[in-house]
Amino acid sequence: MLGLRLIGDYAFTASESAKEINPESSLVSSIPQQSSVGKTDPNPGSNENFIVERIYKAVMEQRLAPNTKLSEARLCETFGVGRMRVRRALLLLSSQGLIELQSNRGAYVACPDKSEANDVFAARMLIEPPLVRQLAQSSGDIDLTVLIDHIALEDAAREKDERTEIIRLSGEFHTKLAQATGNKFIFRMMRELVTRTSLIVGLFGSSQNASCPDDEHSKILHAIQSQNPELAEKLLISHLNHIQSGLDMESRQQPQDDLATILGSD
Amino acid sequence: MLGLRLIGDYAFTASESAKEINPESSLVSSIPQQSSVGKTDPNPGSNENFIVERIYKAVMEQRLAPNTKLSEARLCETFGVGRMRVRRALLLLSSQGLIELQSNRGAYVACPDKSEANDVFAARMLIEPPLVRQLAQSSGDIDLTVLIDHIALEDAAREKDERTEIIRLSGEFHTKLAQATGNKFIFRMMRELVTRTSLIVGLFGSSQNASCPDDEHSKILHAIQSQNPELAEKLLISHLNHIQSGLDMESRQQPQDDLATILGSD
DNA sequence: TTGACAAAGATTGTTAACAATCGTGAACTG
DNA sequence: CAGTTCACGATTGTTAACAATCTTTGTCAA
Repeated sequence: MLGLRLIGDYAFTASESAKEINPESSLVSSIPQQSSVGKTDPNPGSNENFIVERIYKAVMEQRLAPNTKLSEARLCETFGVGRMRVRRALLLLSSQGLIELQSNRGAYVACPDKSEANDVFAARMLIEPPLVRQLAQSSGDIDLTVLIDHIALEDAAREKDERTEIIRLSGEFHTKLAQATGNKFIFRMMRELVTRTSLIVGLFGSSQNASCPDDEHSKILHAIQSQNPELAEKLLISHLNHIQSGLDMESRQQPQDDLATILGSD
Repeated sequence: MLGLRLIGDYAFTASESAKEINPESSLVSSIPQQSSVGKTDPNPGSNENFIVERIYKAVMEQRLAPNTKLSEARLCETFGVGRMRVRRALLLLSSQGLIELQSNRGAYVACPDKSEANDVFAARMLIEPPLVRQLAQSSGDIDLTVLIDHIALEDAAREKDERTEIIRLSGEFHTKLAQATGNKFIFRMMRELVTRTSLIVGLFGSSQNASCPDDEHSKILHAIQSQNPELAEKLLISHLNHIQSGLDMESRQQPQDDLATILGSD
């Protein structure tokens, strides 16, 4: 049955969307005021966000391999919506760089090359260190329960050896670091970078260490909680280096072109 | 004739799109390889990018005031395209946060509130200092002509006292700082933040200093060229502080609701 | 005069049919 | 047998009509 990591049948797991980012606390100037981040309905009436979230999650869990074709018809029946919704969702996903739209040829899951991979890590190296530094500095004022709970989830997933869950949570820890700042923009940036990282790890990662090394997340969080900016920053930098050095930039995994659709058709 | 800064008749200036970001040089790991940033046609066949660029530019020049309604019909005739193109463009713009889509009510130019303004500056304070620092460190390897030319453009615009040009160039300097890294992701992030800043300055800025203080850009660039990371970072931080302190967060400019459409109709 | 209510107009959301393009495979030719 | 061409099927792009919703305007009554 080919236990490959790719799934052609768009195995989008159900529900569990609605992962709002909490308001309050604006990092530098922590003015206690309602931020318009976690509002009830950012794009009211647009239920294509549902589709976007599902595909996003599938990519994060490396269940949707790069270069997999996402045909409109398939998505329509998968999600039970009209073609318009699907097309809008695809447009949004392409604007996030998660997929690539080719004229008259359809949508394909993004397939970062070596150069793009370098850009992603360079961007993360630029943003994340100052981020955790500031987080550690102001950790007295902000709410870290999200992160604490997250570590628990990671441990649980590791315990139960749930591969996809481990992969996704491992990436989402970094997203939640950004989320903890309460800054909508920082959150969005990190989310995009983390998603790309997931694609990259899937492509260039040596089969085993698809997730972040075991307890480094926990150590980083601990440094933040201890209000130790230097340590937090240092740990994070070496953490990112670990991830990057675990990649083999030369021999990329087979891009699996449209093979996925062949396997997944029926 | 009401010389207000808002224009209701969608005065999108013609042409001058196609502002590609140059490839090469990936900031941290400067591997001399083709980056897929400045390719010929990122979204092939999609000419809604044209509309997006025009509206983006209008916002950058503060010719499109926050809360201005962008009705589909008006945009259709303005750009001479079908409704589909307009709707796609609006969706993209909303995903960038430039406009806000309200269900069954239409698209409105985004109108950041105080909290969001704080988030924007917090995010910039997080990203830009490390950015110019790295730029200064690796200024030997990268091409700074874009920035040098830009300063010249700014001076020329100031000379001729072209208000909209000054405003746009003033913001775009920061975008081009990011562009100089050659990193697609950093560029995108900064572009979004700078655009938002333009909206914020338009809303909260005291009428006069809508642009960045005179020659600070030049000084920053000079510090980068001199490979002086500390100075560059310091100058940029105080530059951002100047911009932010020039705002009056309490009394925002009249949001000008749909008043714009009234004045601008015909 | 002010308020609520209702109908008309305008605007956006949705659908389905049509057009254009691309990929595939069969047939044909050298 | 190899290579090319053509036609068919499948997929995406576009358009236009229709449905749903909101806004406005006019009327009526308190």
